[in-house]
Amino acid sequence: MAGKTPAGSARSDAVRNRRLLLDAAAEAFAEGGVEVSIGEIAQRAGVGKGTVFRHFVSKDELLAAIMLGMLDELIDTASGLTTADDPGAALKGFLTAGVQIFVRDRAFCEVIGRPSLQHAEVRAAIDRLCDVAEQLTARARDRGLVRPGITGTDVALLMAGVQQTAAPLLAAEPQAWRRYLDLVFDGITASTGRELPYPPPSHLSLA
Amino acid sequence: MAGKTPAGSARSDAVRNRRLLLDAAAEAFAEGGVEVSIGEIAQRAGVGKGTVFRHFVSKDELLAAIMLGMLDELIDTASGLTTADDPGAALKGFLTAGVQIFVRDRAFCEVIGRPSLQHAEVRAAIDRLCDVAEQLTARARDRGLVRPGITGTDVALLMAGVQQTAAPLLAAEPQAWRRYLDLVFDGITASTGRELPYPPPSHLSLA
DNA sequence: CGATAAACGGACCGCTTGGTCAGGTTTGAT
DNA sequence: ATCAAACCTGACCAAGCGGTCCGTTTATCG
Repeated sequence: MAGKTPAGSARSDAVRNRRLLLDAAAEAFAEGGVEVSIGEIAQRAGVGKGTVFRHFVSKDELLAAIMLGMLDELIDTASGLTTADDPGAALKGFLTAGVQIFVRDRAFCEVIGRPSLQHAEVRAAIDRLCDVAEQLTARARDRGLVRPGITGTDVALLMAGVQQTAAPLLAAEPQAWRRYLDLVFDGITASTGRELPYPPPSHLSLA
Repeated sequence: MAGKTPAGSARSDAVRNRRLLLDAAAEAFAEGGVEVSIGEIAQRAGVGKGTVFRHFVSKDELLAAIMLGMLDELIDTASGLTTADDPGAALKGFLTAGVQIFVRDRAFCEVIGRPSLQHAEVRAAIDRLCDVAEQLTARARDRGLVRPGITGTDVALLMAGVQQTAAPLLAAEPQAWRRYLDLVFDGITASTGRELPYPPPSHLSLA
């Protein structure tokens, strides 16, 4: 998918370097956002710059590979929660897990927030995430735990919002996102009779 | 402050170009974020690249001048609202005005979201904004219109959050931010008895 | 209408970036 | 031990960046 070499059918040093590269890139992107240079990633991995391009045809492809991994992880977590006993707690657990990813990873924020940066596979993964988010949301909605009209896409989008709210505080108050997560969750679960004035986004308009 | 020439005591073509430059830069930064090149700004303004640096000692200074202008505008709007009849509507009006700025201006989002990008004067303006936000919030809080514990800084931070929530939809649904603004506002005004689990940010930790 | 100082333009500089490539090194099957 | 194929490296390239500089244009004033 994202790399050049199909799978394990490669030389041992190649698979080792690929791992080092993915780990180093994940860390670098998380700290510095999408703008970290290939040179820095190579250095962190302890390999030459050329090696990066042997494993990933371009910087975008490397970035996509890492974003995809994180999205898939979150999707797995969410899938596991779809059968939890308490749908409300499950939904909140999902939100918490998602926000934590955003908080830890600058590149993730940037990629999700700007559709123009998104690789096709990343877009597909986001769709999958919205799907499972909708499952979680629907279960909670059916029991009256979230107000009517809230969709899975809403929930997914709000993760990024919570992160951004706390972003300016990140250095001074690394846990401040918890405050805003609760506040937003209260907004989702509020029983104000009132409808939200603007309709929910259609599931596909993310692309 | 932000420019080199103090005020109107300059040649007519200079003041005209300064205006053109500020307008072009505001537009360019709004559309493209802080990374738009000086070259493009100069081109939009119809002047040479050298002229940019005659008026602004560096790109950062130009950016700061524009951010400062927008912040001051918002602060003025907020000040006007502090004496409005309905404190709840005033607070919501403030939030709306703020979010609209964020939605329209990519550079504004980027600068506010990352303290490391902030010029000293911009930081000071943000402090002023938090102050007036606190006035608005306090008035609403005193009448029980917002839940206890919500501060002006919370409100200011949430603007960026609402914008980010709607950001992926911006192209397809330019007004989607209204949905999330209402949702967040419901979170602010919810009467859940419950305390938020994480304390409010101290006013200064923004810096 | 000169004259002069201010302002302008754009070639230019040093630096960084994503990406390439020739040539040396490792691996692993034989 | 041998050797070809796979792999790695870092010098290299073109493009784009912020910022400088100086020959030229232009506003202003006596």
